[in-house]
Amino acid sequence: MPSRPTTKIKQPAQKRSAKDKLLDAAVHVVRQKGYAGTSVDDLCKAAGVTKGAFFHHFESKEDLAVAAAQYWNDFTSAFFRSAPYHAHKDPLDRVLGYIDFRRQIIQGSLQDYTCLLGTMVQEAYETSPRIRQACETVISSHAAVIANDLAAAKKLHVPDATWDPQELALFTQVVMQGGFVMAKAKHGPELAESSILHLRRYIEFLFGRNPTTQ
Amino acid sequence: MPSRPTTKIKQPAQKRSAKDKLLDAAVHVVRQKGYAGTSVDDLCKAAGVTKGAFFHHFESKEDLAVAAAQYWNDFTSAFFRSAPYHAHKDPLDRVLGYIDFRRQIIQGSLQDYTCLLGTMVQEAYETSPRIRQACETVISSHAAVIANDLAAAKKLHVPDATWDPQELALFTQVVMQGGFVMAKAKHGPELAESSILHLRRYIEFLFGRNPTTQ
DNA sequence: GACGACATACCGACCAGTTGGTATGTTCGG
DNA sequence: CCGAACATACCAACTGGTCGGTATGTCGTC
Repeated sequence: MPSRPTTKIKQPAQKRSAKDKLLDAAVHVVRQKGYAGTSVDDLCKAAGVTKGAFFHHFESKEDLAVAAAQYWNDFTSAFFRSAPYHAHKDPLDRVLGYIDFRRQIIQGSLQDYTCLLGTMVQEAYETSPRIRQACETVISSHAAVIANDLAAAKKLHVPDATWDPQELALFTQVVMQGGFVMAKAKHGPELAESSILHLRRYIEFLFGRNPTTQ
Repeated sequence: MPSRPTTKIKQPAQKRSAKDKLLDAAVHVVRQKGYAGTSVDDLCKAAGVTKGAFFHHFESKEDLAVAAAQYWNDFTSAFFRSAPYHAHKDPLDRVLGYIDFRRQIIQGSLQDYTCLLGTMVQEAYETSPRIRQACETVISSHAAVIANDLAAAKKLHVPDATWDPQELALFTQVVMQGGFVMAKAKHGPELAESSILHLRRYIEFLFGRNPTTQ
């Protein structure tokens, strides 16, 4: 939970601004009802602000979506950065730790653990280039972090393997996003969890580990 | 492309009904603009029919979505049933053939190769139980076909393995759906294709094959 | 008293769905 | 074989409500 990146310092002990409340509302409501299915009025109501406040801070609904993608990036970046798996010295353990962590945080209701970016880009990829671009950028930058550890792990353990660390990092995101879609279809997280376990086993295979077939 | 299941025979050389034209339009337009982002007027315009025709055949927009899921099932079932990979005698070859086939048919524009069900369920899982249910049913029945071959292949090649064929079949769909989401984010099919290759390699691993790391 | 941060009230466009109608069968008694 | 009764398939115009967005007012702070 990053405090808002205020350019101007100040606001001592001030309550959350309408802007932050709207971004929070977007993160939750859009994941529940979809982007097009969420009206500006819905967001204002969820945030407890008026429409005037909305258009004071955002030029348009699309503008909010782009800002929400950035907001999502700030939040999740800080969240993953603070996760315990970073303590591992072996980069492969960090990668596997990340995957285990992703599996563990699948809890609560669907609108809480699914990905805002996957939801938005699925709807807006063709109708809003700005939203598509924002989602791609955030997803790719998240994947790049994993790609770093994967590249280091590859260099350390299987330097001669032919697979590409960046591509494999993106594949992990494919499995996550697909897990979310299927979790929505099944209305439960079980399939997403088992899919992440399959992903884990695959990566262990790629590193020559013989996975414990629990 | 199943001809419409007319209860009454007749209609010799009759042109496509408004109903079929609307279902076709739904399959294409919804994949492009999303479910909530597609208006009834959009569909009527794309189908070249009037709104009266729409509500003559469908009780509501939601009703059309449910029918479109079934229509999608009829179409894709026939499509995959006619695919060449069924000729293989070894069920594992059929599974790998299916995966290769899925990779090959990723062509053209995104709205042509992505999955209608994944698009709809992502938006409607919370707001429309009927649509969610329809999508789940169709996806699961498709996965069940793959699960059959996977179960046979497991029995034949690795009877003592601990993984579950049905779960693995669903995992293949997770990768497909995730590939589509990421393809939309990247605005191109490359990542979906490479992800399907990763999936292929994983399954080869599970069957003890040493995949050619092409 | 100026300005940023909101609130209130409102607009035209568009939305899903309805209505009342027509054109074209289909059925079946006589 | 005919024609009244009914059914199906569709159309054009319309309705009430919701949409994204705007114009203007108010209030607290520097």
